[in-house]
Amino acid sequence: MTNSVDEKLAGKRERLVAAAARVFHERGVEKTTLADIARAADVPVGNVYYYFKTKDQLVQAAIGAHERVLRDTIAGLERHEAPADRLKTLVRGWVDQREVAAQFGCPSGTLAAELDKRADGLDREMARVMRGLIDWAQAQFGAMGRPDAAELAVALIAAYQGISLLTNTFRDPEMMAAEGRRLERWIDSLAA
Amino acid sequence: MTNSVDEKLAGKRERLVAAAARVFHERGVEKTTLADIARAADVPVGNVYYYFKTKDQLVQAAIGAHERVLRDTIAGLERHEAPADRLKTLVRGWVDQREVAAQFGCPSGTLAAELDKRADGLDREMARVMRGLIDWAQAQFGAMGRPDAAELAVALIAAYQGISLLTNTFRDPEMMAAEGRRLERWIDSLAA
DNA sequence: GTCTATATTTAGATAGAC
DNA sequence: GTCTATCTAAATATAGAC
Repeated sequence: MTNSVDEKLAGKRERLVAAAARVFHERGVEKTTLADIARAADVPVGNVYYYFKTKDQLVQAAIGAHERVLRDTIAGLERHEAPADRLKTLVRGWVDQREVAAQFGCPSGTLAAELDKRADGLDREMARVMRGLIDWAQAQFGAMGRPDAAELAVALIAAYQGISLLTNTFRDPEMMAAEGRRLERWIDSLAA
Repeated sequence: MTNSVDEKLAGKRERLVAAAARVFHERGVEKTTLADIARAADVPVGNVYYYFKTKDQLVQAAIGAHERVLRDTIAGLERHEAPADRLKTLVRGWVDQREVAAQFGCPSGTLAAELDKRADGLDREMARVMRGLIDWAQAQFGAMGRPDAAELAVALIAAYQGISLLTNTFRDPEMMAAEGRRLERWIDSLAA
């Protein structure tokens, strides 16, 4: 759910993808020009078209970057044995990123919201990525013995998406921290 | 939190404001052209500039429309005596709008998210409007005797914003309905 | 593979007739 | 107050030299 990809190393294609994901998050897809991405990736403007024929293809590549970050995040969480610990560690990761959320919102959520307004079918791609996280959370709640795991998983991710939006709207990272503490208590109460 | 304003009656200025609020919600601020708004309001393109000198001014007017809708919503809720009833009626209103949320997201939330990416200061205006709803919810939780009213109010509005985003991402109004039921149970559990 | 120069398109904004 | 025609700026995309 975060956005840290190396932009200085690797080939131009990789730099362009990493820069696109970052700049789309910071400035929004619509307001981002290909010149912005080229500058951020330290690649000449015209050269972008050698790697990506359209802006849509760059958006698609950025979605792929989000998917990889999410997969790595989940892999890291599974080093914990107890599902409640996994979920609470996920929440703590969100809180750790609260300054970014206050500045730009959740990388995945803001992208999903923007893609919904576009004619291309990329919003379906983004929905699939978010579905992955919800399914994983559902599996954890299920392992905790909750028959309402599906509903709880949606509620958890919704809580994160919502507090990301408010944290961003009010530019107040402490909102995310307070909600994180509340969510951790909530997860504990479900385990009991 | 909804968007129903009469666009066929009243003067051109009012029609333009109502059309702007609606089209900004449906297509997003960035993707909406002044020609889109003019067409929706049944006003010639060039004539828009007689009423609003810039697109920013139309956005500002749309924020004002959201503020009025929110104020009316709150006034309606206060016909209930018990604060828990007020909050649950608010939740039911969100669920009633679930089809709109599935298509376009929460009118206020999507606007707040988009304005954050713009250079103008209009995101601060939108934050003030959303703050109004949070403060009102906080007053209700406070009247229920909750010392953690501030935190609960943020959690409630965040839950709504988050489930709006997911309902929109997955184009699934039932997600909003399920979360609404959960939130009503949650409010009841806090009153006890 | 890389880059410059430029074509094409579109949207915000304005001038001025009515 | 209303509307048409048009200007200007900016962004996507392409052609073609190197």
